[in-house]
Amino acid sequence: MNFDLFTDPDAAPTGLPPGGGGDPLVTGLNPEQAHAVTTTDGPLLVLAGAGSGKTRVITHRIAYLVERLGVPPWQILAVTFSNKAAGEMRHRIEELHGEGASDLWLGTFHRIGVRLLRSFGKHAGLASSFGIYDRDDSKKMIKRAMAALNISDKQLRPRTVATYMDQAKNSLLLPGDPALPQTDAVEKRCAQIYQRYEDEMRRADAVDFGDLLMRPVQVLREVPTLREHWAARFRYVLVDEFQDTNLAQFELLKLLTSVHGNLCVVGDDDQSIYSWRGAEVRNILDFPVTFPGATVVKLERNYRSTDVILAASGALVRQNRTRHDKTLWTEVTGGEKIAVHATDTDSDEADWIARRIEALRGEVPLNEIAIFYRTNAQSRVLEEAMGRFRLPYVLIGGLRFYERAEIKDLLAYCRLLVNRDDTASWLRVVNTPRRGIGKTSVQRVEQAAASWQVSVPEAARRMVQGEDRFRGKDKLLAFVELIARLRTRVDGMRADEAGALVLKECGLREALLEEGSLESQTRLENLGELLSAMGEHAAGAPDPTLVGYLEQVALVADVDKLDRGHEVVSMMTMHAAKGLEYDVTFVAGLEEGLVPHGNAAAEGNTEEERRLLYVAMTRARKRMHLSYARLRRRFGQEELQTPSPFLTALPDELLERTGPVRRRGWGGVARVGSSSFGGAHARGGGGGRGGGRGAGHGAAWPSAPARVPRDDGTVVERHVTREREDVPVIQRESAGPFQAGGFARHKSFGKGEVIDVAGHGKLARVTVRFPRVGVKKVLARFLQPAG
DNA sequence: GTGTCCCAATTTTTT
DNA sequence: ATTGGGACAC
Repeated sequence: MNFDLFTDPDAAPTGLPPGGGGDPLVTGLNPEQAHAVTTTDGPLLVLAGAGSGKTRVITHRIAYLVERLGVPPWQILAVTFSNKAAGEMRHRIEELHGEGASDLWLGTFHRIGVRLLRSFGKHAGLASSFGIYDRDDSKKMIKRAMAALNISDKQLRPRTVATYMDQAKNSLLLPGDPALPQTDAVEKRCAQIYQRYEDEMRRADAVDFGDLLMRPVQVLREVPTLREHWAARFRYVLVDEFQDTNLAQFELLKLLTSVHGNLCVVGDDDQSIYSWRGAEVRNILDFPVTFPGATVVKLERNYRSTDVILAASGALVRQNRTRHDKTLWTEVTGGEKIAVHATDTDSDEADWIARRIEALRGEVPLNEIAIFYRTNAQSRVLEEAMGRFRLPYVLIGGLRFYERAEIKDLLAYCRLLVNRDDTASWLRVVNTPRRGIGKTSVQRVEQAAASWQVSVPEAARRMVQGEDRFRGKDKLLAFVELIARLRTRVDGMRADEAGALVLKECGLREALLEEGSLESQTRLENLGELLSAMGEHAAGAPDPTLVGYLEQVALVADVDKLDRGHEVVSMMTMHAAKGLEYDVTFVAGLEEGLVPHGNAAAEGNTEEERRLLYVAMTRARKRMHLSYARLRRRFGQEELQTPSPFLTALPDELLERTGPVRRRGWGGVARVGSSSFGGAHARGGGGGRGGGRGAGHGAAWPSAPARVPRDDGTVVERHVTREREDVPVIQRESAGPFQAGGFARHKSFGKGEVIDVAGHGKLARVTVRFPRVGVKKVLARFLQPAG
């Protein structure tokens, strides 16, 4: 592999005339990029292919506005897709501009929405302390609304309602709007629940993600003075990833540019992958129609990838019917072929990936390697393989830190302190930890809230103040007073101090300490981590209080935390990969039903799935690996898979196909330790094919792997790869230090008998019977082998 | 009011 | 395969 062949994507492109007469902000850009940077006034559409330097264009444009045209930064609004992208952009602007860009409004649509609502939310019926509800909170409120309307969550799934409301809000439809879809019984009921939900949210002084876009639009439409004020303020508006904006976002942009009309949007219709979130590709396709006289600039030169990667991904996306025709080109030639590897099982696939990464070690820094997949559930096997090979990795998405129960508990206390009407948080913590306020008491409070038409916390306050006597009043009173007391003490405190105080006073820590189990110990550690995260935030944020921190938590996605500074492999979904680039990438699970995903295909979204794979493929600079397995575990069941039909679009001469090979003379259908393949092979597609590799086009399965026992008891696997070396298969459970029937020692539980072992290595879960505490499942890393 | 057991959903993607 | 929520018993 010769990596020196390729140009640094951030270096100035070579062989092009300088675009702007010696201006350092423009020289080094190609003519199209320079045109996009210097065309500052009026509507501008930049159609920027993958890797064509669009971030460069946006950052240079902002610097150009500030330095050459003397535009004060506070008159510029730049919208990005993720907070991470915003952070990177701010950093790059600072590099260009030399000084802080703190006055610049730069952030995601949702963050801009929060900022606007903090300023004029009262026009939408919100106090400035309003809370932001995530999916979980929102779902809880939906359930409550459904319960109030006597709709069982069995006849209508809350998730369906959530999707309905999401779409409504993305399309700027308020409850009661005649344009709301109400064609069938389900939709009618959803519309009804929507109304009720909004009432409840208003009482709780809370907004959901959809509200962060819809409410500002609503206010700006209804209050002309505000609209004029804000539109006059923003003289220049820039938007990245415009192909993934929805109606509400576009409307917000139109309102904010209604005075100056200087709207610059950058995007690529081939990378539109969020239609399920309401994204309208039409926004970008019709831009010249919506804004007659708009300047259109096309960036088709790719600075990121090799010719091979570009040709393969281009061949794929060209199969889509609805797209602007464009062809990316590069001066880079001689790129390596794309590795396409087939395996028998998903864990074999994961092993292959880990082994490849192991082989690349030293040659490529680990933080220049990424693994992409379609669904978060796929990360599990990959993680296990990375663990077996002791490869450090960072997982983006999946099980999030902030979704752990104890974290949500403490945050719920904090949110309740900031927003005294926060119904969802109140319900979460009222009996956490147990303080004797059970179902009946809570129901009584909820009923009171409904009849008084106030938030649940407010109802509780009134009830304990009133003269009425009822069972459990003392306990409820104690809780109400606890919250009131904490609220006054926390006022004005730094987020971490406040968090520590709450943890100490609310009883969570006591309860966990008392429990004394391994699990409670881990939970306490997690809470400690939360406090230090709060401290970090308080140290660097403009608003170091709880309000600022809670806003951060609500709006920051997992990908935002990706830190490329450390030498670790990145693992994420293809969606999360948008906007990132790596020297070497792996795309795993290229199987029908996964890529394209079965649900998406059923909804007729095959083209978007193709774009998604296109996005994943165009992340690679130098070398790409595609892989698929014949057998994959889903819901704990092994299922037969067929290679992704998308693979057939890739020209064979750009690929190098490998797969496990049958070893001659190894008992017919060679396999070790797996009996699951019996009839699978024939049905898999490559049935009659003999040994050798799965050559040919598209969906061909290679034969079973050759796994050969060696004298030392390990097993080697023989692959037809270029290395041609025997690689040890990693130890199975039985070879680990813990075996059923053996003994293990735990720090606090003492010595116990091992009953069962599941998983491998440090991730293994060992079931142990301890003499005093009984049977526990414990992670292997907490155990020592014991005689 | 609390604890335990069983079953259902989960795994399409996320600000 | 795992998890959370609801039904039921105490």
